[in-house]
Amino acid sequence: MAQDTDPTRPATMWNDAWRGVLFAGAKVLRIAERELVEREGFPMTWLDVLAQLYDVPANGLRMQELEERSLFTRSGLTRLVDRIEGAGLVQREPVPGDRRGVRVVLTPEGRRRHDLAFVEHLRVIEREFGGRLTP
Amino acid sequence: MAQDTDPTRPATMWNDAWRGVLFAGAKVLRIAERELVEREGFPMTWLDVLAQLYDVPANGLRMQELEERSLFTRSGLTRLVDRIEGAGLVQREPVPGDRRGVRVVLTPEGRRRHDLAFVEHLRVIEREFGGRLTP
DNA sequence: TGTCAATAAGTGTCCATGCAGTCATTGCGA
DNA sequence: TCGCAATGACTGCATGGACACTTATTGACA
Repeated sequence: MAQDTDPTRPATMWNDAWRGVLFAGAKVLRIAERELVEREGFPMTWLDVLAQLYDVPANGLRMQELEERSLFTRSGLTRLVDRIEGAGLVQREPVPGDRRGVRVVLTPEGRRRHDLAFVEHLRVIEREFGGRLTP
Repeated sequence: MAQDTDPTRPATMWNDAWRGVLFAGAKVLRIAERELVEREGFPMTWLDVLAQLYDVPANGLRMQELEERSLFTRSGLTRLVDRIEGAGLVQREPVPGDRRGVRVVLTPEGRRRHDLAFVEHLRVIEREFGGRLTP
């Protein structure tokens, strides 16, 4: 970017900042992703879902709620949850009073794996992201 | 996240910030992507490549250099450039003195499309990203 | 000068994701 | 209470990208 970094066009400034955030963010993401997969055997998308469910009282979340809190479309989530459920970390349960709905809850194993993954993940984020922050 | 936002564990702070950046960034990215495809008929990945080549003197970039400046792996880039080349916006040329290498250069049409796409893209970024910035 | 590791790029294959369409259930309005 | 649009979730299909491997070329060193 920064074709000319023309000071009369402030927009390029936003764009530079934007690209910087994007680029740096993507790099951190890759590192965190790689380390997570190596250590825990599952990708960030799984940890995202586990963490969302972890943060919620005890009744889990409906697919729709999960969708709002994540970066996925509904269809993507359906299959993502399929996989995580296949690994035994979450479980689909019926929603009382609405037979269309499904709620997704952490299994004990899922909670355990989340704890393991999360503390290490925090370290990586702090190291890679916290370290190089200020802009 | 923010399981407890325990003040004795500053790491969760980084993590919250990290997730915020990630989430907000992804949302901006989606919007920008959607608008770009609607207006110009090609995705952000293409604009990324076009912009990299635009910013460079006149001899284009080698695949390797493009890789460093983008968020792709080499194999991803190979096929991405395939597509953009197929659309006539860039062109592969031999590198004098190294028959292994390839340099990728903008075609006149590519330059034109870049200009069109870029100014509009700047507006979107400024609106979606510049507007909601400060943290 | 002949060999061989290093470098540049491209391929084969698999998997995750988005889009559009489908099915079941719900509840609102005539 | 019947009909129908709205809601919640899933599926078929196509695509884009990563990983591991292959091919062509270079250049360094014995």
